[in-house]
Amino acid sequence: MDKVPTIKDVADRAGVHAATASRALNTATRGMVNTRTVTRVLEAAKALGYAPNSAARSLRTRTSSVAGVIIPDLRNPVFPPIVRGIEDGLREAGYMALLGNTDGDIDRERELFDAMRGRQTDGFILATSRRDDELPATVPTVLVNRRTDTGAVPSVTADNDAGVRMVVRSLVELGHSRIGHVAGPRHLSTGWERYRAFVDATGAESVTFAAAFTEEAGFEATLRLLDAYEGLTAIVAGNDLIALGCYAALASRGLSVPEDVSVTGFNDIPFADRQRPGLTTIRIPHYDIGLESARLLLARIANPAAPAKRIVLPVELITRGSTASPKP
Amino acid sequence: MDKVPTIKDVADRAGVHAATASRALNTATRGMVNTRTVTRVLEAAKALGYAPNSAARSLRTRTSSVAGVIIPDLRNPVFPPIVRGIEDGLREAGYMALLGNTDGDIDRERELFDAMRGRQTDGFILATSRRDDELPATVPTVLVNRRTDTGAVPSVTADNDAGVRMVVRSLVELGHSRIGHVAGPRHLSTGWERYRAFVDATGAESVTFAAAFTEEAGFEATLRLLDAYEGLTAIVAGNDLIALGCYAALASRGLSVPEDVSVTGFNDIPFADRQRPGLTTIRIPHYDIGLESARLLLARIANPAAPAKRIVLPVELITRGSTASPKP
DNA sequence: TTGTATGCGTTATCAA
DNA sequence: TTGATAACGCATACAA
Repeated sequence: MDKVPTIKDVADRAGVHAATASRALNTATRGMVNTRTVTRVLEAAKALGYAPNSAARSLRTRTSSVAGVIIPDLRNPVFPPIVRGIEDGLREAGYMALLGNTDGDIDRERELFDAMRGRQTDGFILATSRRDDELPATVPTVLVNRRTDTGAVPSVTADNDAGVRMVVRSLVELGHSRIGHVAGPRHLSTGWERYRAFVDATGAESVTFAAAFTEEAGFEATLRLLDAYEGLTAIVAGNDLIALGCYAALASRGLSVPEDVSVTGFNDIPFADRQRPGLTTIRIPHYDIGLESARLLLARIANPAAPAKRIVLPVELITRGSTASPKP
Repeated sequence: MDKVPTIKDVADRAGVHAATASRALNTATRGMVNTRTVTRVLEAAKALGYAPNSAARSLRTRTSSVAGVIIPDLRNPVFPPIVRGIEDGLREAGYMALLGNTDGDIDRERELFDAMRGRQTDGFILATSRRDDELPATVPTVLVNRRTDTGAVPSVTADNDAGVRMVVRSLVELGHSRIGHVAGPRHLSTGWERYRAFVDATGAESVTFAAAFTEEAGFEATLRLLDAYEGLTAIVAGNDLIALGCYAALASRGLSVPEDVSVTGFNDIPFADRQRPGLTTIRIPHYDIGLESARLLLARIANPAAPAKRIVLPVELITRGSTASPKP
């Protein structure tokens, strides 16, 4: 008998009917089965190495214990720790993650979403939504590190507003008064919220928008910023990768960090401390963001009618060598 | 009618039997259906927004178009690009990836493996196997960046042997003759193969083994190496993270890189170029390793009897500031 | 507390 | 070329 054992095999071995075995195996219904019967069934299951066929179970219960996780690109260093947190959070409830990358392509996101839905995914964790996204209300969904403007979808994010204010305050305390901002894309909540916070905190207009949260886009946007606003002594970058683009752009203009211009990032990605100079940035709790988003999703799956929580996790200023007082 | 349409709904709308609709919808069986019937069915499916219920299909066909991907820890920077390549490779065939992390824990690996199997996974891509692992022959499996000693399991790896030889040759050409090796764990094929290649290439005995492929383990093993073998002018590290541990250990002894000791890594992880000094290392084609492993798995799923290919991808020496000629 | 019967949606087999 | 029917493995409403 090489074939995979079914619940029928377990039932036969335990001398009960398949229905009883099913009840004994399932913790929720175990209560309605005689204790001795339960042990017999459990022993039989163990002896046979029984594992329930999830396809059959899904077909019957319309749940799969699988969540879809859709992100732009795993190679962006913010995502690995977040995804890791998600996976650990899902595992607490016996869930697993189906992973997909979109490269920011909205059609691909749609495709992936549909394909995962076809695979009976119980819910979604999305790191890809634009601020104006309309998400189908039919399936439990949580946004991670992103929000929609309406706030109708539950989300887990870092405190972008507080982070930017911390960074700006530290620059002001160092004596900077001409501060620029290389913002992330407007259509992403992270880019937008940090931009709003920067304008609120500084009242400054010296802002350019990078086309993406990448080093290349940061490089390009920094050059535009330098051309448009003279005499800046500090640049607040929309995230760490953009900040690295700032480094390169400043170097290309013969400016050094932090002697000529201070630079700050956002996220504290791995290796931010190894840059030259080390990057002053805002540390967000990557792993916990993932973990909380998984838990939030599980809660939504358990009770889809629950209000759409928006969890905002605290951030921390990490001061390194990329910021200093401006030259007199 | 808000409910999800089934094949029965499609069949009714097209005026055919469900079995016929199934044949028309499935490309493999489409040939046995009248062309006009096919178009009618396809139109009906489109009109209803029909998507097959994969649980029902899996139950019937015993396939799922899902592959399990099990790695030690996504936060290790080698894995994101590999996983990304895997995902893209799987997608070419309409497959998706179920992702799991083990933290190197063999029990957890077993658990994940079983849990994924229970979810009707069609095959596995494992980055976790030890050299002596016995893998169940019952389900198609491919190893990525790892091999077992017997070679009975198909695998996709970088050319560890050639990489180490390139590194050693370049050090020798720089004039080094007292070269040490901080190897990765013996029980992993990457650690073992690079160690063997080092010994073959140098004939040297100056080796210590790190407990893991991490910076901390590299730090600790480097201190042991320095204590055991005096006068080393170069250290070949088992991978980049270990090399960063070397940097730290050398610094703690007041030695500078590359003036006192040259250091090399392996993998060329993102940001290896940003270290201080930039790390001379072997670049492995992370993404392609993932891509090829996905394709290999798909081939094995299509034909499980096919011979167990072992694909070895070429590597490249990347010279940066961490290597130089020894002091006279 | 346990057994019986049924159906989830799909596809494979068999017959027409 | 199509239709009828059964079966994949499980969980539940109902009966005992």
